[in-house]
Amino acid sequence: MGRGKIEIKKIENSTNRQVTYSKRRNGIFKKAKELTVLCDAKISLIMLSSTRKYHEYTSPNTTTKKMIDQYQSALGVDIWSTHYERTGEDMSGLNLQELCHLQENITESVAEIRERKYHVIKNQTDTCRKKVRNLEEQHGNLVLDLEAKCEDPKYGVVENEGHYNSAVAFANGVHNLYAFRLQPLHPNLQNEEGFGSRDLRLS
Amino acid sequence: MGRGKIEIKKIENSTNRQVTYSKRRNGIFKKAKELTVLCDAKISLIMLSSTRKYHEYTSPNTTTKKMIDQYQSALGVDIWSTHYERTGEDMSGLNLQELCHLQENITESVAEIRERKYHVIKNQTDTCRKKVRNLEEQHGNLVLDLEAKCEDPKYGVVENEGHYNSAVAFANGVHNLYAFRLQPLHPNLQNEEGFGSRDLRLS
DNA sequence: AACTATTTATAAGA
DNA sequence: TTCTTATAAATAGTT
Repeated sequence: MGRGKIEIKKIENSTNRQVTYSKRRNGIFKKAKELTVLCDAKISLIMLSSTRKYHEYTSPNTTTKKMIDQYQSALGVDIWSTHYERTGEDMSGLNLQELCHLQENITESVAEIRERKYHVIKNQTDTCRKKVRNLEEQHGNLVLDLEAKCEDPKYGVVENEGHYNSAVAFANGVHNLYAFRLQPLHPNLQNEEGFGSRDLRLS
Repeated sequence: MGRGKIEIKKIENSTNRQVTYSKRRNGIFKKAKELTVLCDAKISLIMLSSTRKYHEYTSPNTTTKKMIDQYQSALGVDIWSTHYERTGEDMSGLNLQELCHLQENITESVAEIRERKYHVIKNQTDTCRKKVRNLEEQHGNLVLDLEAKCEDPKYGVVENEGHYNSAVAFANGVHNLYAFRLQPLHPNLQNEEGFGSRDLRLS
């Protein structure tokens, strides 16, 4: 399907190969998505190009893991073994050598899982640290803003009244400052009049 | 690509759906095989039909397990987690979910600030209430004193005036109270003397 | 990245 | 089902 018919064999020209890979990969992904919708199918598709780029598609409402688990239990196949061996209900038939191999495999698997787990945890920890640092910075800025508002002379902070006034300024300032993004729980605070109603609400 | 164009939505007729699934499944497998050869790619493809039939294709010289392991280590992705989260070092690479979490964190911080703010205001309000109560008591005593004076023959004042006076005092007090709330710009408040100003300051 | 002449896939009919 | 065939879709080679 193109200007000319091509033979199905490896494209030797590297550029052409990459271009064709990109086009056909998109084609397959599109077809996989269509089949998912048209026929209510589940698809797991992982692709690795000759340039070591990975691309993946998994149907909605499932994961590659789920599909593999279901596939295995449905077919009695263990895709994790080098060759697809039927895993027996009858462990009793395993000889010593097979048991040793099985134990080896399981031990290796556990080690791999542990390593992957630590890798993921380390990355997540680093990310969290950065988030916290960022948040602290933002929080600091918020506090500075608030203090600036509190100290603003137009709020008339004076000696004994200082506490009350600054509290009001604090309230109004913060409210106004962040209303646009926080959708506050007290939307009409600034419009209400009178000491009584505010007093009630705050109690 | 057929006698007519079809909409990409679930085929309700079960027979048609199965026929289409079969045809298109073969089409995708064919394309996967072609891509494997043409572009020297590796593909792992697992399909599950709505009738619970499994079909699989894996490129030669690899297995689904190998591909998944390589995919995970290459992308730092753990497909065994419920969602595939990229665990990044770089905040600029934050995905939607991470951004949502970040937003949540920030929102929480601001909520904490707001809560602290209301706490402060509540304390101030309580203090003010006590002052008001105290003032009202003093005021009441003054009124009583005044009325006592008024009733004293040597001042020669008539009954009802006592009510009038206290009503005026009350009105002024309350009025000032509200005025303060609405126009907090009284730079020299603390220097003012007299009942009204005291009332203001304490409120 | 587009374009388009062709090939290929496939929807509907037999 | 499977085969056929008109038509839609994919894409190879070109710009």
